[in-house]
Amino acid sequence: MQEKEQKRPLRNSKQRAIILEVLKSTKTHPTADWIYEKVRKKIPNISLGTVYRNLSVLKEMGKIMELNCGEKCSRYDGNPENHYHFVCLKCGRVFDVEGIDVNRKIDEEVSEKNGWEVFYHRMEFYGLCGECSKKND
Amino acid sequence: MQEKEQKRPLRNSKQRAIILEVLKSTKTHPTADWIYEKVRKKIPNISLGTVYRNLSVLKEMGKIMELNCGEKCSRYDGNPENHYHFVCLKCGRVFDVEGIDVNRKIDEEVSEKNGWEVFYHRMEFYGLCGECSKKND
DNA sequence: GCAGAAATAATAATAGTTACTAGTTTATTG
DNA sequence: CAATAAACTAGTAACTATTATTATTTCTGC
Repeated sequence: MQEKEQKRPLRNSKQRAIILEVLKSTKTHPTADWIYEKVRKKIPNISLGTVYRNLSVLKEMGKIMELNCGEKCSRYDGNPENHYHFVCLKCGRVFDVEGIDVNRKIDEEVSEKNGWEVFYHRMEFYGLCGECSKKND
Repeated sequence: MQEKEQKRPLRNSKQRAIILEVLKSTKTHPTADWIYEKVRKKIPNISLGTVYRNLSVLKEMGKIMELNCGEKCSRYDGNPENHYHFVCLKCGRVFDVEGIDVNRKIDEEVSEKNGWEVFYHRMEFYGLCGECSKKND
């Protein structure tokens, strides 16, 4: 239903594979620029535009996720399975939430009570991470 | 805890009052630009910068909420009480979710299981609104 | 009324992202 | 293998939302 049609036949792009590999290799949720810098170590003359374009393609392919947690720039997550995130209001880092399953029943509940067709939801928690919590403000 | 100190003594700004009034008067969740256009009908020579600055002040005052639902631009909500939102993937409109209470217990659960200090969370549902659902894609 | 600070309009600057362009690589098909 | 078409690319320009700056105006308490 929400699955997009495959508009273009995709080739096996070496750059795209490396971008995916870099993103999969980190547990952080990096920005496009961070990914660009990392990938540049493997493909020195890659351009930032290529990184953005391939991140967008990978997202369309359903291999990665794009996050918007209240910052001006997007962050990317190499794990396309729906899960929740935590944003530290002090250091700005984004973490995966562990130990809480995605509540799929709530989508139906929201659908029924509001007359919409709900496909999925996102949840982001905000606060202080362990490290930042220790440092007394 | 998360409450910011009042940095500057605020004056009763006419523009700010009208911006708040405009935002409170709609159930939509408008962008800064939409608000600017509306306010311009009452204060023709107001500048967009003033709108942005006052939205930011109103947010600091806790009178409004800023939303980031996966778009490149922010949307604003005249209701500062935490509540959930629904984004229509077709028309892009943002709605308040009715009939679902904010789950405050989950913040504690996330805190305990991950060792963070969680203050609040946000939840956004995605799908098709009633109108867009009727129109067969 | 006056001093000092807040608020303002207009404008410039910034940052993240996207679009464009001309050239390169790759898969495919005859 | 040669020809062709289309995906892909680096480099760069353009765009857009937002923020900062600046010179000026408006409040507000004394």
